[in-house]
Amino acid sequence: MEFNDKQIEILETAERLFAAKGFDGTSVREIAKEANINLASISYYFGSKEKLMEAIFNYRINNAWFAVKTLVDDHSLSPIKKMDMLVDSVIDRISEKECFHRIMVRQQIIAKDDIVTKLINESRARNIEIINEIIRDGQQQKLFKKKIDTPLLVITMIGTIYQMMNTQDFYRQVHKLESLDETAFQHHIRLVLKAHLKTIFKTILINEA
Amino acid sequence: MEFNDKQIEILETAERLFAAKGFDGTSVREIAKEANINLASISYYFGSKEKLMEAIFNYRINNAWFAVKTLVDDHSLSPIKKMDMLVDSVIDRISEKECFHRIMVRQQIIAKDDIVTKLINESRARNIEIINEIIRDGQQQKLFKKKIDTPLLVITMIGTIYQMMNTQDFYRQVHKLESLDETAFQHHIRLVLKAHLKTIFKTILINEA
DNA sequence: AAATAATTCAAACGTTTGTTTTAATTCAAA
DNA sequence: TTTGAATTAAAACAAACGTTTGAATTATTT
Repeated sequence: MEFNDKQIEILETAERLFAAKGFDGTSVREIAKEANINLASISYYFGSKEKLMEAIFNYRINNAWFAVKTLVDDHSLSPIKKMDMLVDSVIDRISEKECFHRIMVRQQIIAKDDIVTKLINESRARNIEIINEIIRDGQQQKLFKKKIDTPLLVITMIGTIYQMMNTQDFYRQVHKLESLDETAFQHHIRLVLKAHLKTIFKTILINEA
Repeated sequence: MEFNDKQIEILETAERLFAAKGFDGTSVREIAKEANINLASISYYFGSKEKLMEAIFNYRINNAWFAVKTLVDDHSLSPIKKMDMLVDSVIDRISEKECFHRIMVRQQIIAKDDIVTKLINESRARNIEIINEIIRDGQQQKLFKKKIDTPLLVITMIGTIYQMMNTQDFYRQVHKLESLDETAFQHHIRLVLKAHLKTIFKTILINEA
């Protein structure tokens, strides 16, 4: 799946608009205007609005867990350290590609049997497998508990990150952090999330119930 | 805010369709057809599609945390028990009104300054206040830790529940639970979620880091 | 330089959109 | 039973939608 500069411009503009206004709430005319390209170019390059959405997923979903995979193969790291680094990595990755993840959440709520859902599920299955490798390792070293529901663990991790993403304005307001500039606040919630999820992970993986 | 039978029929049909296909993905003609009412009735009763959405939120958001409030005032319960019951209550409530919560998640991702977002934030503020009461009580009784980020705790609770709601098909598949019928599976994930979140809550509230 | 392919563009296509209009009908109070 | 308001129904509205067309332009190949 190779995209030229113009296609990438369209993809990233569409991604931004889909994230902000939803797929059905964004018109192809709006995308064309915002990307400074002609209306027909979208059909020309991608075939349709639907296929443009699929292209966004192909563009983003592939090298998503590349860094995590290399993590697993590093035998100098303890499973506990690996899980900590996993948390850091996932939070940073989602923060970087916030627009895309907003689209993914919306898509997951609606779609059931389309191509995009299939892509998401394939990616999810791969991620679970990678994390399971770390956990199995930790169990063999008697560091982790025997019974661990990996998908549930991932659900709490991703769910917490997404929920923070969607309600960060409220979180900021409650904690009276309006004085912080946007960058500082984003940095702050990343740190908070990382510490929070690492604590939760240790409970689930190590401590007794 | 009083609605007659016909209005409620429209509201609940619209809720179901908005949850399944999104606000922009659902046409007023579709709602009218599905609810067996005339197209013009929607404008007649609610003014516009936008106001229909607002009506759904007014219809659902009010008595949402009614049960939880009575929980707080019951002085025969320990704060720990109260938090356990809170988890049960929230999971049951969201499960019951799944369609509405799907709409809410989608709305949160997009909306920034509209009436619906204001309604959601007001509700959230009230909920945080109620939970804070329980937690303060637990802290005074030296049962809970001193520093607790209540909004963050709620974010993990709600985020985990929502993420399970959105990815339950995948969860079912990974755990090979396709043989269970829908009701049994729904019951199962509720139990799993309840135990899971109670464990997490105890870590955050009681245990040392 | 000529020919061929790839891309850009404005205009138009037929649908569908949310909403309004206007007339018919139902219903309750006088 | 008459009167007036509330409700229902079908038709019409302009605007916006995704997509296609065919000519103009640019780029690549021969």
